[in-house]
Amino acid sequence: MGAASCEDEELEFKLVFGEEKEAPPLGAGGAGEELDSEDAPPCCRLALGEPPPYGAAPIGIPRPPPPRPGMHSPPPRPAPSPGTWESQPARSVRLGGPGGSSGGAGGSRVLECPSIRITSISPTPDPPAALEDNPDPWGEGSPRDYPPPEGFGGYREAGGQGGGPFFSPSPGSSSLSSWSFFSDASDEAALYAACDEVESELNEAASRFGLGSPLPSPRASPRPWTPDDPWSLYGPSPGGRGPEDSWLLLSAPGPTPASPRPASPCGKRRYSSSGTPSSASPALSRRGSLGEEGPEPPPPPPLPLVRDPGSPGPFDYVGAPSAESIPQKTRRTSSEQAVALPRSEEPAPCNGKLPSGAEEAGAPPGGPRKEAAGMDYLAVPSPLAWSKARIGGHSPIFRTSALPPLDWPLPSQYEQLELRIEVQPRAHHRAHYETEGSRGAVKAAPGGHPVVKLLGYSEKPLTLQMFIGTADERNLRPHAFYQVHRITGKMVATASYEAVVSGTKVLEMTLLPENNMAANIDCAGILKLRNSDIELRKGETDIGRKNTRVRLVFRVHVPQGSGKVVSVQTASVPIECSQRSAQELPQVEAYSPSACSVRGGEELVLTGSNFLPDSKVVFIERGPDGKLQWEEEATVNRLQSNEVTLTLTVPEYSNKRVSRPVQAYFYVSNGRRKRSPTQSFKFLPVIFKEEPLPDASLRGFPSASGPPFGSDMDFSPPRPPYPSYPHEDPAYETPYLSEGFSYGTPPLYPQTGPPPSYRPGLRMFPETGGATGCARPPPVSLLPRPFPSDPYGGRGSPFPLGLQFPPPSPFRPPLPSSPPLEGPFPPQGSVHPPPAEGYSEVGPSYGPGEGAPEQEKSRGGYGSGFRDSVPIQGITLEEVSEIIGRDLSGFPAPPGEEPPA
DNA sequence: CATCTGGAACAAACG
DNA sequence: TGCGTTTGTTCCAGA
Repeated sequence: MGAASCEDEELEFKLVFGEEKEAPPLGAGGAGEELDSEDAPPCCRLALGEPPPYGAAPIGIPRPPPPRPGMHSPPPRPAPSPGTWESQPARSVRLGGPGGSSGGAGGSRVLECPSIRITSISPTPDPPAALEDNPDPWGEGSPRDYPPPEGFGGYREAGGQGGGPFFSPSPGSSSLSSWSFFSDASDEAALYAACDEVESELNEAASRFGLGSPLPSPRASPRPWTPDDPWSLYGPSPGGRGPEDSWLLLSAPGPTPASPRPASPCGKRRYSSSGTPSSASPALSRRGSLGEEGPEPPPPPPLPLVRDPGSPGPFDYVGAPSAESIPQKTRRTSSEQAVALPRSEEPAPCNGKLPSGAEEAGAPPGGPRKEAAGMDYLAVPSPLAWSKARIGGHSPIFRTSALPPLDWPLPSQYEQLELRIEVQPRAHHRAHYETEGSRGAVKAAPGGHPVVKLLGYSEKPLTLQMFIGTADERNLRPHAFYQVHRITGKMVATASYEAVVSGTKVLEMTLLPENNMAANIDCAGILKLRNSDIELRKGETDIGRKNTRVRLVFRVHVPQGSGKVVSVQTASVPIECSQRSAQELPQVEAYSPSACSVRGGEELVLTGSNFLPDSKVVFIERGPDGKLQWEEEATVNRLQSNEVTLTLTVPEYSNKRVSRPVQAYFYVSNGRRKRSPTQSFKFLPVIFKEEPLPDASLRGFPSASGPPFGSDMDFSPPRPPYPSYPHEDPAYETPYLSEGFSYGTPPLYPQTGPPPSYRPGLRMFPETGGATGCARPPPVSLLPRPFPSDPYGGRGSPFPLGLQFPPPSPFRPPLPSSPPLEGPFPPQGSVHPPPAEGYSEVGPSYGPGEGAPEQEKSRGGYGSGFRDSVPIQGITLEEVSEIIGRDLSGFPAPPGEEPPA
């Protein structure tokens, strides 16, 4: 196979399917030609002609999980009404005419891939039925998640089980090995592989279907929604996700028995291999960053749409999964691509061919990718453009009939409306595997759970959606390797409903006027899907290795009358979900002061976690090009340090004659590859020296990344317009923001709310809306405790435990963990308000963080947009790449230090 | 007894 | 190719 060209591959693929499944019929014909076809996995093709999803039982097969991978949904098209957008289904494929196969539809319709082909096949007897019903699309999900109906087997490994019937060429273990074919395996191998994939997918699908209920998980709670509930929009039926479910199929393979763990498929894909960093870094992960991005769906609004107006929005939405089908992977490296294709789902492998779509597949790496298919995306924005695009985000106004896909950037604020995370989650949360029991709900740093509140609306109950999103520099989108997990139990007071949208599990909760439209998120856990399961999906381009950071993403669709809704979204600070990282990476949550004279010598107190007796604090300065220009290790006062507090003396800056404040950064290192995200720190000219104060100093310089606010968290509304956080890397700041992405917020709107950025540490209390935060965040709830693991052989940590310093009041807001986001690119943009691109917040970057060009970032304010814009724009692609690369590499590589080591 | 955790053993990837 | 390291996943055990 390898040899085979894409086309060949496809053929094979088809064959495979055909043989194994019936797919062929479907797909075959059309084999997609077009974009759609491409995108659409075989299934799609098949489906195309067919009736919409639901209905057809046939459709069934879940394609693989939805779209998530690249997930870029097609941009919504402009709705008739000005300013309003209609979202197209993510990933859905448009069927259009191409192939006869699709024919039926004639026009273009959007299908979800998922549904497509499989149906006929129904592998398992039982399952089939199930499939049909089963709405759950979760594509994403790992199969396991949802326990499939028992019968199925599942997902890939399950091997015997589920797959059995169908494809499973190789039962159980199929998986990985099969992939070998990537390398060069023989055709057979390839076939098998394909089969496996297919199988797994099918199984998944089946399983899902199998699940009678929409979701495997108990949705005990009634779904929250109000009449107006926008949600209904998504699906045909309000309640249901029905449509979605139906459409989607996610796969849920049943829990797979534990197979030996498959290696991650990727295995083959090495992440570094690409050479480019991109793949490597977790954050980026995936395809390379740039390239992909480029491809990513351009958010840009005004696309031409592909879809017919006619097509039902909701479905689209649902349909999204199909889109996923798009082989994103293909995009990866060409080499791999070829191979990859096999996936059942996609015919694509070959895709290269997509008509238009080509992007993906063959598309040159940089090219646009997948979505293309029906979309309008075609034009792939240049990298830069791309960055901007994303920044921009989409308009939050949609027609009720078509809610925005989950991967669409949305502002956190629109006019008077603002969705705010009043209490951010902890920076670490060990996600659980399907093979494990739940590890509980995500908790907040201050204790308790995250709290989300909708400001500017209190008329009636609304549904708050939550899903697990990425934390990398690219557009915020559903995370391929993590899914929200609904937690139930006596300790859980918040009713929630689990739904699947385009392959992504979404937890729905209700925002009640009586609760000030605030919700305590005590019902959301995080499920980790095996990398191998996800990576094998056809469309999946992201890699799971080291891609362990996520953000909680919240959305609300506020009815505006006239059939329109305003969709606002906000994302939490990044959350490290791996056990190891959480245990080993130092995190700086707050520090004070954030600036001092170039002469140094001042005492700097850091509060955070995972500090070790031998932790080092390194100050660095990067040039405009992102290169390290200065590096100096600070002297840590071990006697006044402990696991959660580091007291050190700020080193003297290299050039004491500077006339302007110098933006520098520092990070805590526990050794090679174990460093915190960089934090912003300014060295002030002697002239300014007077102010060395912590915050104060910053204030003077807007540009500084430091936010103006008080260190702590002031969340208070009255914030300065341009807050930024000092912490993290400036570079990252922008991107991140957790919250938000709120792009526009700041500047434009007078906001009601605090600047979006404040997020980090915040701890606001929900209701109060206020920020209680005022008080500084306690620098961390962490109390000093002995070092857990005693590095010192039992001797106990050298630090005097007791010591902590009360963090000076001026602590900087902590970033929660540091998130990594480094990206210079802001996550989302808001459309309307011009996204403030800049608004950067700080994004903490986690490890790698550093990479980002800090230069710019440093400043944060929105105001200008700065930073982002500037920086970003100013940055060359190479730089970007470089930056990204770093991330990937692991960590910040701030120059020196351990990295290499 | 089930859930939630914290730790760690194991083994695949990496480099 | 071999080897040490890193990281993902599965298990175990205690609360």
